[in-house]
Amino acid sequence: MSTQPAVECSIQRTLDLVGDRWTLLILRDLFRGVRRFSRIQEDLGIAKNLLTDRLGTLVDSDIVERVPYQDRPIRHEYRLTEKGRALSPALLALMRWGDQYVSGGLAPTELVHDDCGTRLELQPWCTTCNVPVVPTDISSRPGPGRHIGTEDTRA
Amino acid sequence: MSTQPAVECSIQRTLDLVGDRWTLLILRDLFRGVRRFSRIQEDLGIAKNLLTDRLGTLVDSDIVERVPYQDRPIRHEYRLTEKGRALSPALLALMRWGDQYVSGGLAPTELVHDDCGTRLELQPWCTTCNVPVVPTDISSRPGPGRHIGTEDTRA
DNA sequence: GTTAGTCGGTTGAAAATCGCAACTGACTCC
DNA sequence: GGAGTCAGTTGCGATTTTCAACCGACTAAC
Repeated sequence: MSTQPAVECSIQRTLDLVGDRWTLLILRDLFRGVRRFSRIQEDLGIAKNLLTDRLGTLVDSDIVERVPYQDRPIRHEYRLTEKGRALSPALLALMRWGDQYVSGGLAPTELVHDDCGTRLELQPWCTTCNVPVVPTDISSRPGPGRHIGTEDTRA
Repeated sequence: MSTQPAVECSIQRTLDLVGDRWTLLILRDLFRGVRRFSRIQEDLGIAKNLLTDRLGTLVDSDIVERVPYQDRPIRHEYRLTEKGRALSPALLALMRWGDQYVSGGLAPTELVHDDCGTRLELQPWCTTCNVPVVPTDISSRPGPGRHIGTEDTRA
């Protein structure tokens, strides 16, 4: 029955859920407040059957919930759950990378801190040392969720 | 000639480059030090023709470079460029999300700060206030790279 | 009370992409 | 000279995606 090798990597497990060509863009729209089927569909230019399928998967995965916004006729919109909202660092990281390396440093959209208006950065942060951490100061080790054997663990 | 609507979102621009089912996993392997064609291929189980194609795209995009590691016969390995290494926050964010929401809090692999061994977190950080920022304290605004019109900008 | 329009889909067929297996070329090692 | 490794390429069937048409429930216009 279970000849399936366990996936021992959270990146892969994550991408299995949201790593296709459309899903992260759908989530981006939901973050931006575009929550209705037809709005998402026209905004992304995704085929309707695919949007149906992807939203269904997201709902099944508890990343998105389908909530009615009117009766007669009953219509639903899609909202991020807490699990879905927790993807915001990932989307922010992808966005900041695109700002820097694809948009040539000119961000099409900036995300700012409400309190002070400063544009947000996203960095690995050491909660013990209370400092930002650059890739060369990172090592990996097996965690409680099962380990991966690698030769070189430096990021 | 140019009926193409300009893509006004760095997330989309980023996903156009690395947002298919395999590319981020290939990059993860490169971060882990798996740099050779056959190693990546057997590690991921990706078809060879696809791996050839994806690595070619990554090299064209200057995210990865192809460097010889021996002559006779000449063989190359693939290494992240600075642009590629800059994707580490994105991969880390996806990994941490998977740890928390897919792996049930049990990280298969932990990334730790070399200096102190603390597991790394990834958070939006306000460089002015010097505090971490949660999604509800984030707003968006049009940046110099062209704006997006939205109804609701709250993350 | 028919007609048109909106929203959130479903269905079916064509087109694009993917996965698999076989093959290749340059070399090494025995 | 034969087997093996590595980094691919090629061809083909299987899967996915795209595109267009259609549908049901309802509203609003005439």
